[in-house]
Amino acid sequence: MNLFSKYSGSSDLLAGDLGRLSGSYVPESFPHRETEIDHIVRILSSIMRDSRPSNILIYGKTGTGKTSTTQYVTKMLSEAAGEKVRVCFVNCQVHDSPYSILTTLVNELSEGKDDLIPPMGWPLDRIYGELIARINGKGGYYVLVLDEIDRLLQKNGGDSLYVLLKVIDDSTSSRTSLIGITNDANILDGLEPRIRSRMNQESILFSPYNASDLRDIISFRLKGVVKANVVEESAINLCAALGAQEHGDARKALDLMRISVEIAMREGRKTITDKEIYEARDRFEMDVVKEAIKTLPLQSKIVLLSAVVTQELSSKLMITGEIYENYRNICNELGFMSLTSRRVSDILSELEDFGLLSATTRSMGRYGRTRFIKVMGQLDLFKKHLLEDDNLSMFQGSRIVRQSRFENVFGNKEERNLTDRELENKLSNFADADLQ
DNA sequence: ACTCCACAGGAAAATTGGGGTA
DNA sequence: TACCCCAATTTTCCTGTGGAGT
Repeated sequence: MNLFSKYSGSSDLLAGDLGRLSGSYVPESFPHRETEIDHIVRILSSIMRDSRPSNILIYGKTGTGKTSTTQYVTKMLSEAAGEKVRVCFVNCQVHDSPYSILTTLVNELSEGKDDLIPPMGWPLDRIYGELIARINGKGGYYVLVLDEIDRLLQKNGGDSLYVLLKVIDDSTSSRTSLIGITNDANILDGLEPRIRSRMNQESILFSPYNASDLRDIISFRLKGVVKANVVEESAINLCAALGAQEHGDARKALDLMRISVEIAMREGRKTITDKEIYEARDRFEMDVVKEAIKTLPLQSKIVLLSAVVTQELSSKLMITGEIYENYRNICNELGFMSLTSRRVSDILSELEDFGLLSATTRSMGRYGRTRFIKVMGQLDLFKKHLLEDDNLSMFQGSRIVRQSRFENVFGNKEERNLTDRELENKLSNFADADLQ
């Protein structure tokens, strides 16, 4: 028997392309999204009648199908209207400055390689002018889709969006429409009313899928991917239930199913049961952590490393100052420049956003007000991932200290005599109380 | 009531670094 | 080559703050 046969494409399980289960796949049909699709189509169809469609704002949590639905609809629009329409799709998570968005748009509209704008260097108004010129230069309608538009707004208070709305004004006979996609329902709150009203001409809410919606979606996507009776009914239900727990996240549910299938294939199993789904979930979570750590910028890695080794010394909650001290020690040992505490403070917040740390600010009266921090996950695993970075692999950790500040913190006689265990419990209670 | 710790986190200045033009 | 423009990143400087100690 050939060694590779069990890894080859012709598996006992597969009947089609696993890619159908991936998040970026745009299927040919969207169960439980018919009304939303119809709504978008109705708005955009005014192009067919030669008038400009309203701007659209699409709300919905992650994995509710906002992006792929929009891609699907705009693709259909392009096919139906042909040369008349040009759709530009920009992900604001990647391009979050006015500069970056404008260049991306201009380059989307470019014909050849020679009229591309370099990724840096041009003054903003020149790019802006170029964009207007290109839009006006060619006829037809333009639909600008801004995915993850909230990124844009939180970054610099709507400047970028304002610039884009100006593009719409300045394009002659107003043939440009905007579609904004966001998962934050309140993004428009802080904006100027005139921007708000123009962005909000039409808004569409993508409500979270419930478990039975998800079941339909998973079944639908599985069709043609796996052979009949390979996936147990209960496994689909479990997958749907897990996805529903995460605010109705179809992407996650599909990811779980895809990983389950991969696991089953690799292990040579014939069916996919609840067991495979649970395994997939465990692997998924591990991969997420690993990936998150691996892609961290160097300085963030050092800060995280500092947190990890500080916590290794004792499981007490850490405070910002301790982590910063040890961070400086690590920088010293490895010969890196160390950042200011102000910056490290922000990095700690970023790490918290990633879910790698948990932090709660609390005041200890006379002994200051600071964040109580702990590492969310297995220390040794974190450390292993961190040390895989060539820049950190030499780390020894000889100078790491755990200042016994908490002895000062609990300066009164009773608490000074607490054992480590008791102190830890006390601090944990503090933290838990604040973690909802 | 007042002090004062040990920071949080906002605002603005300064630095860095790509890319341009004279 | 020198110098300017621009955006992003960091530093500097700053004000704010909850509550134990006094």
